[in-house]
Amino acid sequence: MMERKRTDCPALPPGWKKEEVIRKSGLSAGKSDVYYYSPTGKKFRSKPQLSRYLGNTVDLACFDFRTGKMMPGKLQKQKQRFRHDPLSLAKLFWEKRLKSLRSSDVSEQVLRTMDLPKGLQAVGPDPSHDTLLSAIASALHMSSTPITGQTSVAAEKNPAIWLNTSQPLCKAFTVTDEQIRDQEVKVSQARRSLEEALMADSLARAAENTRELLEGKTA
Amino acid sequence: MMERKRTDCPALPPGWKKEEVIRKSGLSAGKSDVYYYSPTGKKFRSKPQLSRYLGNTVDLACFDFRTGKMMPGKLQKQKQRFRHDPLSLAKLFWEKRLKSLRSSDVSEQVLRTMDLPKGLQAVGPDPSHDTLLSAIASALHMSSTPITGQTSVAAEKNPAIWLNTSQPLCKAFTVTDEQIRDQEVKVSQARRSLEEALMADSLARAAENTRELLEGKTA
DNA sequence: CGGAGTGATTTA
DNA sequence: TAAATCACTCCG
Repeated sequence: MMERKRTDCPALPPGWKKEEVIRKSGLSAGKSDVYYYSPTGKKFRSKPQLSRYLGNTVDLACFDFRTGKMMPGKLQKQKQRFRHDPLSLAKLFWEKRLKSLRSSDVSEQVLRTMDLPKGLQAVGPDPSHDTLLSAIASALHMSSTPITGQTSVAAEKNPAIWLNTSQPLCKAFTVTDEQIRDQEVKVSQARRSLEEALMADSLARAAENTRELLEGKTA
Repeated sequence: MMERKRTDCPALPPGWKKEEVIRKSGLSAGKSDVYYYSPTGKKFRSKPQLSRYLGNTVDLACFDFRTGKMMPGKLQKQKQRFRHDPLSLAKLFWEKRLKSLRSSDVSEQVLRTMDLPKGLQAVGPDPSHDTLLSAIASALHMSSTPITGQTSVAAEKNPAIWLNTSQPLCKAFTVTDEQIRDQEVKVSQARRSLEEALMADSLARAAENTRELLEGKTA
């Protein structure tokens, strides 16, 4: 209920306020709506509406309605990701841990065949199950719904974490566009494979369990 | 008004309709979007989404989404995988790993916020914390990109999936649309929380270990 | 908050 | 580069 705080918006003339309201239920729960209020209290729900009201007194070409800030560079909205940002570096790091993943009928054997690069093994956290799981889970999540998903949320909310993590990694790699693209593809593929595997197996198990249940009843 | 006609689609089961809408403005004006409607009226905006919903009941491998016809020459997407291929085996591995996931106070809270009906919890094969966590983790992964939103399984009530997986659970409940909807929201929220928690934690660990390593070297 | 309509990004 | 998929805006 206190979520209705109206904050000043430096990108707009004095007196204009910005408000962000989180959706609480429904299909879009968790998403948010952004509103602006003129000095006189009039509410604006979209950039076109705002633009019409301000006319040519303010140039909103670079104004990002959602963040409330002026975006340099493009005259339009551009969710530009660039190559040396923390996200790309973090992806590179996790991809290193993922890339030699092998399948096996024995889980422990798989663990051995992961064959993490020595340097990264040493740098990374302890080799325990929990840490491995966290690493994989993070990588999977990072590679999904690329920009607007959990990735951007976490990154924007925890800049300190990203900066710390990527700092030491920066020294180890010279990252080219081509490399980053390759890494992203690999991560994406690895993620899809895991997803499909998870799905297929759980369905197979479910079917099997169901069959057993039925057989038990009729036996 | 412009009647956008929904035409029957012989390549799909009876009752399914196809619609083509021309974009009338913007940069992509003139391009068209193709939608399908299930017999119940649900709208589908892409082949993956359609495929998810129909599951194994219809093989869309040769289905051309844009034209709505089967194209025998064009095999593209592979969907069905079984437990003896590398992917399924990899899945078994990760399931093992998932089972050992221990929850911090963060993940504990995530679980609690899911607020599963008690009846459902008891009905499950294994009421242990580990199994519950595994199920949740699996669901999270299964629900992402290829499956579209995590809500897709429940939201679209994919017949193939639910028939197998929820067989034992279905008997205990009369599931209404409203209940499914509520559940979707909770899963959605829990997923976001888990994503953020996992990412923040694993990155924090990486940063910490790296720092310690560097300090050791310079000491 | 929903969802049609359109932009943005990814895939082939 | 276009086509396909996905994400988001904007207004009801």
